[in-house]
Amino acid sequence: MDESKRKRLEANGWKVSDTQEFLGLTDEEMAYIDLRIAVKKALRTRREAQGITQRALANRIGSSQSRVAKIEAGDPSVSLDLLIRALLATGATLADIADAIAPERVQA
Amino acid sequence: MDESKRKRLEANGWKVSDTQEFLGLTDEEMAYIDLRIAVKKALRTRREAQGITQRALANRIGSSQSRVAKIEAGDPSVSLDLLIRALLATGATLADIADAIAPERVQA
DNA sequence: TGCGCACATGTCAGATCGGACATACATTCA
DNA sequence: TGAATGTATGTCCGATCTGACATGTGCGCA
Repeated sequence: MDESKRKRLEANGWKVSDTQEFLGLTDEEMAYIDLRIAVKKALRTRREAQGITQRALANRIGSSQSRVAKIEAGDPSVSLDLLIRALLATGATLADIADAIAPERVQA
Repeated sequence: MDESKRKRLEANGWKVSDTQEFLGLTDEEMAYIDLRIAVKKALRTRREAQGITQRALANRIGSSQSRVAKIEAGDPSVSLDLLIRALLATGATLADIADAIAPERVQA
């Protein structure tokens, strides 16, 4: 069993108690999870760099502090839509997002 | 700006550069729309490059032909979640996505 | 010790999304 | 012309997501 995969799943809020379900994950599903993790990490990094509270960020996107907490925690109840919109609300550009999800890449 | 109105406009094929000036979209809303457009275009490009029908792609992601059509049309009923999952189903990597949403970037 | 602030967690009603289906449109081919 | 194939559009309703709220945890400070 791939331990690093399990830890990555659990880190993003996925329950990995069912071995069969875990083994059934495809590369695409793993990429999707990696994407979510990259975005949520970038969000927290950017928010803290700006010295903004979860409450302040919540106000920017018309949401609540608790939901911002769930976003940053990678709660499964949070969609990629909301993750991305929150990241954009920190002033991130599409280039910033690209850099966050594929960090081995550099500016042209 | 009202979210549902924005999505309707996007679905109706408004040219983004015109929309911002005319309707006063914020930079974040612009970036979000640009992101969706970039992903849906990349999806169609990749699917056609592989010679796969909408029906075949739909089968891959456990969906229907009609929904794939809506994805590629940028229908407002389609979330960014589904857009991304469909793109990943064409075999796209996170690097491919990064390249699609920030095309001015190059490989490291 | 208690207070205030930031963040985390659980719940829920209403809003949005998604697969499925029917059907229409477009193109190709015989 | 008609059949086959691929794509587009509209609708339904069960499933998922969301903002809001309540409440809990952790930490610094006086």
